[in-house]
Amino acid sequence: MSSVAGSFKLMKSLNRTLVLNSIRINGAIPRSEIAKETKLTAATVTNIVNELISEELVLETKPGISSGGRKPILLTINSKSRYVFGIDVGVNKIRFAIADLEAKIVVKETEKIFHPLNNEDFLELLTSKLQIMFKNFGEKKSKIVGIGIAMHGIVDNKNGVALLAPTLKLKNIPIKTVLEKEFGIPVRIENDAKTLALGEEWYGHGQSVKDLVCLNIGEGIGAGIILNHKLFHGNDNSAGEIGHTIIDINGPKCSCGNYGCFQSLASGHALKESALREISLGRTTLLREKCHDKLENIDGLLIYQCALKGDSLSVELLQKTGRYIGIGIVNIIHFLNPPLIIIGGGVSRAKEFILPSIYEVIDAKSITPNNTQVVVSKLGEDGSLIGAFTLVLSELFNSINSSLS
Amino acid sequence: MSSVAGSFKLMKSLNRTLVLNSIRINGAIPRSEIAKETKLTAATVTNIVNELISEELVLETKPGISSGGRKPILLTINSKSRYVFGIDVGVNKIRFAIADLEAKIVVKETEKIFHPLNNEDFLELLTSKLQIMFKNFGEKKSKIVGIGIAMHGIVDNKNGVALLAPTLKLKNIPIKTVLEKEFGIPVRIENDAKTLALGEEWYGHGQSVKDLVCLNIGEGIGAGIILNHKLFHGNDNSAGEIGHTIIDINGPKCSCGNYGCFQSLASGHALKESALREISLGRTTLLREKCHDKLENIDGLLIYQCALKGDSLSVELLQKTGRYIGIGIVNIIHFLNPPLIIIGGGVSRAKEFILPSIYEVIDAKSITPNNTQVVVSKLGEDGSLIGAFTLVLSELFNSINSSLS
DNA sequence: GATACTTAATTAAATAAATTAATTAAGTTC
DNA sequence: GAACTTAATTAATTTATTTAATTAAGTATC
Repeated sequence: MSSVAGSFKLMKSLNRTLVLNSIRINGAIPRSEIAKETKLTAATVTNIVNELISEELVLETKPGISSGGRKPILLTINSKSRYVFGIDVGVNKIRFAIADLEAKIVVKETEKIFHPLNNEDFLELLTSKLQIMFKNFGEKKSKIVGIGIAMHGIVDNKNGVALLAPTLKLKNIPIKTVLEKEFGIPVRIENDAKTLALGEEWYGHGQSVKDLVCLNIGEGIGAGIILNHKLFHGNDNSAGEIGHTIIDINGPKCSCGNYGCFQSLASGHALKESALREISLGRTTLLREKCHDKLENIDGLLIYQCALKGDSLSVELLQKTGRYIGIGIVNIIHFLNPPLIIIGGGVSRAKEFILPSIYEVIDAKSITPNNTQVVVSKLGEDGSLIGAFTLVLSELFNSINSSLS
Repeated sequence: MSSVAGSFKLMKSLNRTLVLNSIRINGAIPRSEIAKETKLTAATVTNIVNELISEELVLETKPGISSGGRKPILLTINSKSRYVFGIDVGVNKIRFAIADLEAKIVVKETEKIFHPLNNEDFLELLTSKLQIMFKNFGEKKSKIVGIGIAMHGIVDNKNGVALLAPTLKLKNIPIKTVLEKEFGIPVRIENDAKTLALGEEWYGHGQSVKDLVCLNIGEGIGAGIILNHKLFHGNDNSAGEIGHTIIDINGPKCSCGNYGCFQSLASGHALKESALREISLGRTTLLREKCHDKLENIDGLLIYQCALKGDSLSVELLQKTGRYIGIGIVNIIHFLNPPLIIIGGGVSRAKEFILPSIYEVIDAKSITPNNTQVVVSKLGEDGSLIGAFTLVLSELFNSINSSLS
């Protein structure tokens, strides 16, 4: 059975979580309101709030407005009482940042990755940069309670191992073990699409739903699936490998060897391939000029920029991509029927071109009277980074099972 | 937030559930073992077991074997202390059954459906048959604690309304309201693919996993998705409409209007269509003889029977269907990566022909080192019916939030 | 502007149900 | 048959909630 044993500890932990998140989500709220919202008694709320205040997680701020009786005392999260580290490992660079309890970035730096590198190089790169940033954070460094890492590829989040990172050409990097030994605070690692989804759930468009699918469409296509407020990992940590679901049995060959994968038709990579094909057929386009006749320089960003300038091929290509993305989304709707699907990653920059095509396909092809909302990522560029903070913050705020203080 | 408030009631309820299910799953177990398994203290187990015994849910049976001390007293579920009603609404018939707490059928009857019928006819059919069976159950009828109903189409399980039942050509049937008023016990309704999945989770192949996808492949294809031991409904109760996910953009037209839907290629209906096409092209086959030249009589069952007799076209058709099912399963693996996928419904009868093709496609096309198990339904014919019992039994055994006694 | 009412928050007493520790029950082993 | 084991129960303690009463700090009204 899945059920957990009831105990005083669990009871306390559940209620503490309720109170803490009531304060976090409402911004500034008096004890009486918390009691109403959580359905806890006023006495319980008082007790728990006292604890949270003594832990410095919560602050009494100004008094509120009386509604005919004693003034309420507004409570807020003490957002500078603790900090979290977030790391976003990309293809060519790694972004390091420190954020407060509201996931607001207070320090942010970037390191380039020089290929090729092995596991030791990679871990050394992380460790040394972290050491410097820890040091520079001065006496506040003791307030850093955890390190969250967003990483492409397949990640074993339980053991904190990057199982397969294709673009870095690395395997089985024991990140958690190494960094926890070095820094003595909890380290959490997660696949980047999953991290993005988590970021959107906590600080982006997903705050009012309990289930969502977040697409990360860049060179490839990955998805983060959140079910009942929790990331879904699947049996082998490879849930969300939606880029390799087949939508056209007789379609083009994908890098994985199969034919007609979603990402062989709808990704940034597919976009570039389509552009090159059209150009090789002699089609006139602004792209040719803008890439200075170096066709390998063409990428999604350039196509978007040319589309903005009215280049008809670029516009067409983006629209076609939008239609393919629409097919993939229709499949998600028919399979999981989530209340919300979020489109993130590089292509979401070109939303004015792709979104109409996406909506068109969804309207035409979804068979059920579906109310799934489809939107573009709210967090944008910083999505994975904010998600990385959230890996730690979500444990801090949902104290159950947490090893954080 | 999703979290629930902690309370004494919750604590008690959680532990009661743990103990009850420990007994249910283990068959015969002493208190000491329950304590070990659930990590509850012996004292708590004693208290809860006493309660369960006084409610007649649990029985002390024979003493167990001593391992060097006092003999343990074995506890079992008192399976005849309560009964549940299960109803499986098919296209042409409705199956009614009563089962004990082990989901063992003790009474089973079938009623034919005469088309066309309206909502009132349908409800009257259910009500009158239930009344008779209640009466015939004698004094034991007061032990029936709930009615579970498996129904094709889209079902609003919360409100107990069959929103859309295409084969009956009915809409918005308020089954729960009507039957609860008539019989005064809880009524639960669920889509048949979801019900099948629930049955497999509790009494079939899904007992050791917490997530699974169960395909119901008949004339169409539906899926029941179980995540963290719970049925997943999606936003509009249409999660699992996997038959209409697109796997071949340029494929044949589906009944829904789209092209290349999974079920336009892999269902019983698709199988028949393929057979007719081949026959119209003049292909010799045993099918022609066996249907007595009435081609409309050809169906999945006949094709299977001919395949058994060595008819090469029938074998080929089943293998092709298996390959298409394989594609759909690969998509499920790449999207959700569940530990288990169960194949149920009519075509699973022909497992010796389709299963090898399915495995072949999965091996060839799944990109991740996946450990998803793919098996054929354990419950077979009675799957949906057993699932219908489970709608009620699962609430009884997981007392949290239950309105059952 | 004194009295009555409201609302917020805390404190004190009562209660639920788990945990811990001690006891009883019923063996086995040498 | 004395010493040890294991199972199950009972009694005492503890945790944390709930209920009820109290204190705090207002507003409204005549």
